[in-house]
Amino acid sequence: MKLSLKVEYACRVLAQLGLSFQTSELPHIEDLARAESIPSNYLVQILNELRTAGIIVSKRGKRGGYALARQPAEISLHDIMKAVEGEILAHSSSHEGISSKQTAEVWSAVAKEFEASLMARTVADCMHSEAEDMWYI
Amino acid sequence: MKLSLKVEYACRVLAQLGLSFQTSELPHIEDLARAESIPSNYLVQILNELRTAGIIVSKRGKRGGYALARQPAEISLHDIMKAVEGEILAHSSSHEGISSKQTAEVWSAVAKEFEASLMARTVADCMHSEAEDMWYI
DNA sequence: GGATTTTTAGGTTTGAAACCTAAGATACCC
DNA sequence: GGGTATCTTAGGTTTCAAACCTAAAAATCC
Repeated sequence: MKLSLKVEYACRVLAQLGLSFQTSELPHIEDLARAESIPSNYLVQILNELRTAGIIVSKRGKRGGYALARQPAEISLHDIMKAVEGEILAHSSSHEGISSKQTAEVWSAVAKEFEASLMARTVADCMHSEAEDMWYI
Repeated sequence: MKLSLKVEYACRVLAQLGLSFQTSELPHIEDLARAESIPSNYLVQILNELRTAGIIVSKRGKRGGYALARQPAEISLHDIMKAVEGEILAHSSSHEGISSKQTAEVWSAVAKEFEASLMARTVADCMHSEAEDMWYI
């Protein structure tokens, strides 16, 4: 199973927005795309979905840009996945086959634990802490 | 994120094999495909991968068929996913972008917890226990 | 009003999942 | 040992979504 690039991009761009949280200048798409090496044309879509989900806010026109709608520590990976993927860990809900019902229950339990894992991590965890780059001193 | 049909099929066919574990008659592909409503031509591939991974054993010729290589409770979902998907929860390992390293660490931690969840469930959990069908009495 | 930015609505490309086909290999039974 | 039932292997097809692109429209600021 693969984590989609889209989700990873979303986490990274939110981490980047976290770095300029509550500053006066709003970063715009090209800034974010460059900082996180994300194709800007694709980033547009992702930012749009994050905005629709209420995770970020945007401002158009000159001096426009993007910003987190709330504190980095208040945005979980669960929020992010739900916003850009829609579902966390879906499995087929067909009732055909003798073992399908029982198997579905097992996977539901796994999915629940997975969601708990995601709720426990936030954008703040994805942010690059400057202290970590001090190794060269 | 979606759990692939392939993995779900694998779990179900293994649960089905669990039901005839240590019986003299080996079920063959068509039996399994019918019991679990899995396209038999696709099931062939899945069974092949499970055999290569050492999860099941097979016997050719007349009276041939498939059987679990070990007890149902000794086969975890982790074993199954590794056999048919190769990876459990992979994420891109590119180092481009300011937040990519930190983000990758967070997702690695999530992946570890996910794998623990999978190791905690087995084919036995996916098996249809007959007691559950007694509701109509 | 004009420059700058987001917003929206499409399109393209690429690759993998899901499923199919058919010939070949092997083991069993008579 | 011949025939048949079964697994084995190596392809092919189809369908769909992820990942990315394009360009015009709307909003904002100066």
